Amino acid sequence: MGAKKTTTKGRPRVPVTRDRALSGAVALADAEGIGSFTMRKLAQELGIEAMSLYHHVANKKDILDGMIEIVFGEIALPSEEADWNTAMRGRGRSLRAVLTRHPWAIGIMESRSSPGPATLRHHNAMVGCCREAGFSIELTAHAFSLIDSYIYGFVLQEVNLPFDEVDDLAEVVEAIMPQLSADEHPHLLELTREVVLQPGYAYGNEFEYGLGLILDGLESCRHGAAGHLPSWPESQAASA
Amino acid sequence: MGAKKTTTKGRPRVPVTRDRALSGAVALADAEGIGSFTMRKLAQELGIEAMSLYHHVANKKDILDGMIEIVFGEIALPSEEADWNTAMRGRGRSLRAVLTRHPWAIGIMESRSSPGPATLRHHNAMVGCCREAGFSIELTAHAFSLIDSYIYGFVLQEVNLPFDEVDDLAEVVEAIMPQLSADEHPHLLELTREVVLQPGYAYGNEFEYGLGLILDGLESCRHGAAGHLPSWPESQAASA
DNA sequence: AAGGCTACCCGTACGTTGTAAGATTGTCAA
DNA sequence: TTGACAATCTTACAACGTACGGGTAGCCTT
Repeated sequence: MGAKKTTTKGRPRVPVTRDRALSGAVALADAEGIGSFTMRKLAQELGIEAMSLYHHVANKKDILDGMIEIVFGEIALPSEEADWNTAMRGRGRSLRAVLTRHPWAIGIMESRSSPGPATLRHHNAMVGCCREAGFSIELTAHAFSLIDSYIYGFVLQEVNLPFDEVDDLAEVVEAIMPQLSADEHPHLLELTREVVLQPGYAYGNEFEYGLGLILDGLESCRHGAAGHLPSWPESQAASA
Repeated sequence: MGAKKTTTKGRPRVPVTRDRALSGAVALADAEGIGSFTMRKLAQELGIEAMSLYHHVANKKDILDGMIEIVFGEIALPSEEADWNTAMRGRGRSLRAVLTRHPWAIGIMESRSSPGPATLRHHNAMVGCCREAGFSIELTAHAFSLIDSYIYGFVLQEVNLPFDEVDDLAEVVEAIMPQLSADEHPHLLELTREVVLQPGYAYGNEFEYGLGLILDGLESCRHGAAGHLPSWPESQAASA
């Protein structure tokens, strides 16, 4: 238990590299949540003191950047053999799986500075897959934005659901139900009864539906159909 | 400048309510970013000491919950007069505008506990709009998930772009370009040259394209076309 | 072998954070 | 006046990121 120094007595070797620090940070965030990833805890995990970390990384933000790079490196690139739809579906599932495995990843993207090599490689492969499937460059831009927006947003909602398992669902619903008056929220009650509480329902299963609809829509734009809208319709401001 | 106590000397009135604390928190986060919203700064803004806040709110998480409620209250409900497509497009634009106005909102949704009345009202209106337009209850669930996933994800990406103005775009691109070798990232270079650097390009304009495609796709499912996939296709696990 | 360079690593310290605990005040009812 | 009660302040603590100033071990040069 208390053996702190003894673990490193014989070998101060494996002297902690930047890479070991980054993958340690990922492991720590996976296990304990991003909230309890601190410089001190990470250092302890690596068998050194907090300040020693600063010889391998610039600061905490630097570590967060590196973690995002690791995440992007885990995403399967779109297959080059398969047809566009299959390749995109595969990459989409992979992206969702990776973001679900590292639920903290979406939350720290707001703090990233500039994309690293893994990110660039991934983006390049996405664009290439569309171009080689015959998408125009404008439609490729549309597709990239649309697909990834959907996946990020889906995982964002999925990860933040107040329950983790199908088992918890019922009790969470029961905790919210009291606030749902039949007068004020008839539609929400119907949705809860007829869909959410049906046996076998899991929010995660919605993913495939949306992904399929988006991919089909994009593909039908590739053939002839000119696209839904001009690329940048100058005067189309949104207002609340 | 230094007049701290004098501002409240005559009147300790307007004695700080929970509501005033919450809207103060929203204003502070809007102005300074969620990172510099602290209990002490908020208290100072309200003319009291940090600990006095705890007589009106349970803790910081409670404040964050309340802030999300305020955000949901700002979203325009789907119009009941317009047709489904128009109503949904209007609400979608409003949601995007609200999330853009409060860029911190998406980031703190991971810490919300349970939905408040404004959130429930909003969700009920969304479901109702679909049902009354003739959507089946299953398709309504699909639509709700799909639309909001897209919008959340789009704003998430939009807000986290490393530049704020069209002016900054060029210099940011130039900062990243050196890492882009023509050998390794040909497609990314093409996209940058042919789309991103074109005059008048702004990422925000991609929003309408995706929203339009999704709404059209959903609407075509309502008529006959049975939907893209069974609702919960039991064995369709994603793997990285 | 001797000296020194460099790559690591540690200890201490400061300012900031959320918040627990208790003392103090302002206001109104009896 | 007296008491009660709610709003506020004061003090304090543990945990955080990290600046600063050392230590020490291994390898290179001479």
